[in-house]
Amino acid sequence: MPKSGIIIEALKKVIIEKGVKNITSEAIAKKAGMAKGTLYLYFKTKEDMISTLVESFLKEGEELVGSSLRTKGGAIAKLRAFVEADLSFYEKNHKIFRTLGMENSAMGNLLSKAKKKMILKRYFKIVEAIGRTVKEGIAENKIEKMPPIEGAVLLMQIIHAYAGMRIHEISKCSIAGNTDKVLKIFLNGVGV
Amino acid sequence: MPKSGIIIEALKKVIIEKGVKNITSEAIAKKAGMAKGTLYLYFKTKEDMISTLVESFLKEGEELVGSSLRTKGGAIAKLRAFVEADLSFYEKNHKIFRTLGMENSAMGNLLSKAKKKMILKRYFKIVEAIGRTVKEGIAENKIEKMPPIEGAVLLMQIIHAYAGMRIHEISKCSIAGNTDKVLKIFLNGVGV
Amino acid sequence: MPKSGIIIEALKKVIIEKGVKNITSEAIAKKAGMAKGTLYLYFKTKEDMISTLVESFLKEGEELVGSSLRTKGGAIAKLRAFVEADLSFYEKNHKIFRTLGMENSAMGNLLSKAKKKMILKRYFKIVEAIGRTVKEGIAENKIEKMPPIEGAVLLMQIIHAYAGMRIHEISKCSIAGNTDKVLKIFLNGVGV
Amino acid sequence: MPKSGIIIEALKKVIIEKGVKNITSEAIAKKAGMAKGTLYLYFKTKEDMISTLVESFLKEGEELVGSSLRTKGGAIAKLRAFVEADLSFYEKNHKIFRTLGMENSAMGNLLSKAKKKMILKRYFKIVEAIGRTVKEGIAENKIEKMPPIEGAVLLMQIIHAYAGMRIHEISKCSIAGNTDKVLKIFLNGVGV
DNA sequence: AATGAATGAGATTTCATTCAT
DNA sequence: CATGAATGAAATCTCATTCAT
Repeated sequence: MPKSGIIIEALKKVIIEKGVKNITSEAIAKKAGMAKGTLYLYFKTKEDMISTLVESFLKEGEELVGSSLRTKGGAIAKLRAFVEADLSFYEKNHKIFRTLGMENSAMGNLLSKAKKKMILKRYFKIVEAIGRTVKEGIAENKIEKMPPIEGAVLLMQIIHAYAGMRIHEISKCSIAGNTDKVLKIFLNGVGV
Repeated sequence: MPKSGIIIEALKKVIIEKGVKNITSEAIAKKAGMAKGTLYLYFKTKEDMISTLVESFLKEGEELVGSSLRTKGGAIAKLRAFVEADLSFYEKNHKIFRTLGMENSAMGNLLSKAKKKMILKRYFKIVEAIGRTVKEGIAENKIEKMPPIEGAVLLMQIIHAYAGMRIHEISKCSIAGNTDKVLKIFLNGVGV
Repeated sequence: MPKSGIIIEALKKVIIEKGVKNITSEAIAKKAGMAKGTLYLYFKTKEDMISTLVESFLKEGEELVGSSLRTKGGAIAKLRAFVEADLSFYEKNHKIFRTLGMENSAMGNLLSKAKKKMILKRYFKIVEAIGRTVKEGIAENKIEKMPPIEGAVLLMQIIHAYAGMRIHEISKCSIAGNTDKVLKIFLNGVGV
Repeated sequence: MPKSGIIIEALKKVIIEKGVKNITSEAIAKKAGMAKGTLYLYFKTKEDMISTLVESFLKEGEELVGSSLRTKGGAIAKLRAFVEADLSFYEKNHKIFRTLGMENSAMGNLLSKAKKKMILKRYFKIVEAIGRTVKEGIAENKIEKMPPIEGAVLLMQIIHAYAGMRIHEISKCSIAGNTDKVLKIFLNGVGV
């Protein structure tokens, strides 16, 4: 792993173990097993490290969405693939999300207003991509007529609900098993 | 308004205008129109101020849930009252939630780990209260058989979806009008 | 008791109970049962209060020395009277001296350099008065030839030794009973 | 000299030149020729610096007592060695003791109550060591029957008397020349 | 006279960042 | 490349003193 990767991993561990309030360059360096000064060979500022971490999540999200939506089949199949991938994503990162909260805004709080805005914009691109698939679903008459963005946000929040339960250990069952449940709820709700 | 209230209002304004990263006692004092030292007549530490703010939101949430669930009628009527009240709550505080994020954990990030834990516990009490009403709904055969907490978390996330869209100005329509939409989605989903 | 006296008594109690490091106007006012502002009707500054306390001790010392040395009889009788009075003085104030240390310099540390110098000068006057009686003792051939100041300082330190033991509870016997012992040691030492 | 040593020396100079009331981290840093922040690389708090200074004096005292009492010969020879060493100790540090006062309690006043208590305990160990030699002197029939601690405290105060006179410049003669005088007074007093 | 809330200067302490080695 | 001691700006917090009531 390159040094910069080691540093970002160390940053994650610091967030998980010490909480957001205690991110110091000292702690990161210690966890990364290198000197404080070394951090600054790979990153311009501490915000730069955090920003890189946030962007790595964003990138993973973007890829995850991109490949999910390239799934063969109709809109529902694509959305199903996205749900599965996203749940896995949260599963993989549950430790850090338990500390940070699941919304990207929680991470944005670590950054300057300008950076936060840029991240929100990028995050919104992801939502829009899901939205386009929702639109397909509407065209396919699988999803009722609604603003596609609305459907996208809704689906993502239902995912968050199930990811969050796992993350906060309300639910014990593996996340994988929830894919169909999430999709069913998205489409049919919980009413009898 | 008591001085402590003025300080908390100033803290809110600082969060909204300067972002979480720029909360300083200097900024709070300036916004509150008093000297830095005065803050410490009313709060022991800066964390104490933030903690008071978070707890005021929690308290409002608790009351909102409490009174909603005392609504006459069946479980669905109660949940409807809760959805309406919760959407209004976010509407009222949309400025600060835009900065802070909607999840309570986002606010906890401003505090020490110990304080955050306490807040999470209190937040979970709220979820449990909703859960009990979901349970009633299941008994009334209005909601399908499921772990009640799961239903509660799900409903809250659907609310977040719509509150968040308003807050981040994705949707322009008033939050009030979304109550029935949220409930309908909770019960019937968005499938055709 | 006049307000100023109440304040000085409160100051003593604060020193005894909280130690020198924790003398705050808040603590003094609380202990005196009055508002902080009231302190400043009777004293110009906090240093003024401390200075008054130190000077009250000095005054008591001066009076004690003055009246002792007016005792009828020879130099030894006068010094005996002084030893007795001084031991009683420490007995009476043992609580505060336990905190402050016995030397006047310990109290001087609470004050500005200028004030401290003035106090030292005044303290030295007391030493000189004892010194004059020592000189008489030398003239009476009761004390060996030596610089009188030296004898005075020596006697005072022997008194401190016995006062200190009582104060720090090394010795349990009353201070009164030590008068003759102090004088005997001053004159004859502890050798066999 | 290590940085921590430089800081302690700077602290001493500040005490000597500015007095106890004016010990600030700013002054210490300036005198030490380093930035304020650097102090905190070597000491956790300002109290920690002061505590280290006090303890360095205690350590010197302990060593001085230890090596004195290992002198060959009877109890009197040992006590003589102690007197000589102790007088030299005060001679060496007379500048700071002039400001601080000679008693260890005067230094304790700069510290929290808890720390002061620990220091007093350690100081008392020194007194006890002298006390044991006094006991030997009693056994050797060189010192009259008395509680050994009493003898120890007495001797130390007689030393203080002579050290103090030098320190406060009452006496001009070197401290070294006072060893025998102190011992003689301890054993025989000043009576004719 | 008495109050005590408010002040604000100043003290302590932290920590991101730099730079000589 | 790597270090980590040093920096110093900035943050938190304290408290003697004032002053409107």
